[in-house]
Amino acid sequence: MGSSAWVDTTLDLNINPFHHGNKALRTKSEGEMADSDVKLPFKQENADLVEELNRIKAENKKLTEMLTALGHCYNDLQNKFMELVTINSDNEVSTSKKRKAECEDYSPNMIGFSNGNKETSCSDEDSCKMPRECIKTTISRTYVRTNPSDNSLIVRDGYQWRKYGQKVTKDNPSPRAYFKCSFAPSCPVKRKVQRSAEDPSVLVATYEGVHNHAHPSPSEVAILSPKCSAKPVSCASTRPSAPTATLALMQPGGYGDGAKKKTQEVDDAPAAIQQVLVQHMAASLTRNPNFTAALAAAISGRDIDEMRIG
DNA sequence: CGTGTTTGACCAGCGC
DNA sequence: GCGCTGGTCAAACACG
Repeated sequence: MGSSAWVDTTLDLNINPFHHGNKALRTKSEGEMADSDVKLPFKQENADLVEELNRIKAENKKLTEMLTALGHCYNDLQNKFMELVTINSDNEVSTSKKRKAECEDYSPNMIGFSNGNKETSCSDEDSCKMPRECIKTTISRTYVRTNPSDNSLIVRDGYQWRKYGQKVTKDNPSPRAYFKCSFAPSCPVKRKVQRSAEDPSVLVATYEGVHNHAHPSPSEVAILSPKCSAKPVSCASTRPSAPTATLALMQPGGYGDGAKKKTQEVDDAPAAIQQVLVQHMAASLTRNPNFTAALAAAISGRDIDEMRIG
């Protein structure tokens, strides 16, 4: 968040079209002010206004979509930050890993943020020091916040998992559940799910391996595991090449009722907090040069298209 | 009856 | 070698 370089990122979103060099609108406003001096025929003026209105509507729709997408990204980013804090606290108190099996190429997947690409950057010294043999298997971790009162160890990520074991481990009072991907018979991916010892409301899902099949669509998941969709658990989604999970806690429209519950949990959040988040998000976005650049590109792209049509 | 879950038993790696 | 621990297997069980 080092936004030391402050640039004038004031967004000109054409919110007030009267300030723009819009001939039609300016003509109208001028015409309203000097109603005796109407030069354009009314039909032509009306057509221009309708065209302008349609253009603004389209622009508004596009911006709304972008804002929605960015809102999702923001939520994911916030979750990422929270999980980073959790990871740091875990690392501070975690005991030394004894077993070879635990020599893992951990890339703590921040829920829904890797966008299908595993974060394999060696920013962490430990991961760079990993022996070569330990990096053979693709292992990633996902943290999913759930209701602490919910005892289930189910993390819905879009894949179909078959539970094949459960163990109580030494360093954690909560049991660890072992899952295999059952969406494809030959899929080698395994998953371990265990509640965080520090924060019982956080489920830690450790993915091992890479799916050798495509990510099932929500409809496929619903067909293959109708029972799963009815369970009130957190919903996460993964991508085929990299088992990442997307927290649906703050995403409207997840898979099934589980997502509904989580959405409701978000709805239950104090409105003040949500307002602060929205303000913070808006402030962050307007400060972000990437956002303004993307927005400008989108708008300019639309203009080009309209010019082609016109 | 088919499918998924549970759970105790078993196996293998690691430290002492 | 022995014990501890994590991971896996498979029979029993539950559920629709």
